Amino acid sequence: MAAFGGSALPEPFTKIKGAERTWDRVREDNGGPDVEGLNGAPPAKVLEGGGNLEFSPPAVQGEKHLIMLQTVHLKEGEEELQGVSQLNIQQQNGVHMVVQRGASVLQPLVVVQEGAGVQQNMPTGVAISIQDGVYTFHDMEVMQINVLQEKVWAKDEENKSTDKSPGMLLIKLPPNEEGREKDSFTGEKAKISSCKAKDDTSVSHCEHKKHEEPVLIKNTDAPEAQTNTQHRRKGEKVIFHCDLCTFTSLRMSSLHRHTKTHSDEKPHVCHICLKAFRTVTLLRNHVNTHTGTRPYKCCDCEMAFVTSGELARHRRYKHTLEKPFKCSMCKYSSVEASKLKRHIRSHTGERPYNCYLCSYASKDTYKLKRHMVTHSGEKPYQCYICQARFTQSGTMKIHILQKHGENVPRYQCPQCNTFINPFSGVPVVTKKSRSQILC
DNA sequence: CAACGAAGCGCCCTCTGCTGGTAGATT
DNA sequence: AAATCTACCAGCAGAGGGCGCTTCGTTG
Repeated sequence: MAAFGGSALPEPFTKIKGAERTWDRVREDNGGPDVEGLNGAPPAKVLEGGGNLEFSPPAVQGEKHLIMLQTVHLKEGEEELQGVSQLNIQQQNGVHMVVQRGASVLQPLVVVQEGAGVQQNMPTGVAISIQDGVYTFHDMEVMQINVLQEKVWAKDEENKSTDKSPGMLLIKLPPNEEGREKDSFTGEKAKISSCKAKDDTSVSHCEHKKHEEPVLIKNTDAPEAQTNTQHRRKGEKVIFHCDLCTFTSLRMSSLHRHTKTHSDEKPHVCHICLKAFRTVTLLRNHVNTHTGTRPYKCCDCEMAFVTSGELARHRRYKHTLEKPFKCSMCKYSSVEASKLKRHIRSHTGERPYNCYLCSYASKDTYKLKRHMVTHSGEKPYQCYICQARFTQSGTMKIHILQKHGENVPRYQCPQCNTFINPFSGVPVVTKKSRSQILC
């Protein structure tokens, strides 16, 4: 990237504890046009503009960048896009492509056309591009909050967005289609692609070319939605969309079913606890939790489940060991897509779950919840032998093995023959009680 | 319309490793 | 007695496994 030339990259700071101070510096330094380099790093360039993503000088094949952006001057119907993404520059059919790093399939995110210039009528944005290895994902997110928002909204006030200066990053955002999900720049769902390159052959592999077909948008309330098939022209796809959320479907029946999720109407009532449900299937599953009925039994073990999907997943975990979700950056594979998504955060450094009391951020909800115990002082786990309390179950387990385990030196009371732990003064755990620990 | 399977979110758990405080041993 | 070393242990976070439950696309 132009901002750094051939300078050696500093050691990236990825450890939370060490980065704490770093974030403070970012907050202090965000006033200028560029973000001051941290820990001796070269400065990050704040780039502004609109249109196609362009690198000047041209991006280098294989060069990796962290890019974060936030849009301004949206056209009607366009949704704000913001976030941080880790991108990789590759060349395909002579055209530089920016692809989402970590996606199982390389999906074109934005087409890079060197020297393409500013595209008119494109939403404009502000972006920061930093060569990979200088800052972590999390650092970028912090900078986004502190730098981009101020700059973007200040620029929004000025309502001047089409000027372009050398070295800027120009970012073209996708139209109002499925690819504009808010998490597209951070999640594995990224399907953003403009596919508006001048050379159509360069994007021939774009999966979303189908979106170029004419599309009719219907909503649930529109009278014509009921009879739309009568008026559909050949080649047109009718998309039914929910008025209350972003849900869309090609089937009217799916939309009807979906709209019930917004309704409080729950006509199916459990006769045992009077809890109400929207559908008969949900009620039946619920009643099964009362009765213990688990119709789907595993043929290889004693486990049984309420739904067939749970059984299928269980069999993948325990019996077939099928792990269809494979990480493109390492050998990790998982049974569930959500596990792969969580795993990928260990590559990207993304930490979406922030503690509101300190600078800690977690990669999943459970770790944040576990972390919050450190603020409350709560010690939920108590040793059943000596009543010592612990913050985590694993810590308690180790305590029991170390303090009350079989190998701990013991002293037998001459009066009652009870074995006493000389350190804790409590009876030593027996083989039976230890098995209870391990259960 | 119901059933099924896939997908997604959430929750909880275990295992693991690092860190810092502390107490006892050693110099 | 003071300084240093060392082992121990609680605290805490990273990573991943497993399951409960709901929603949605598809099909009969």
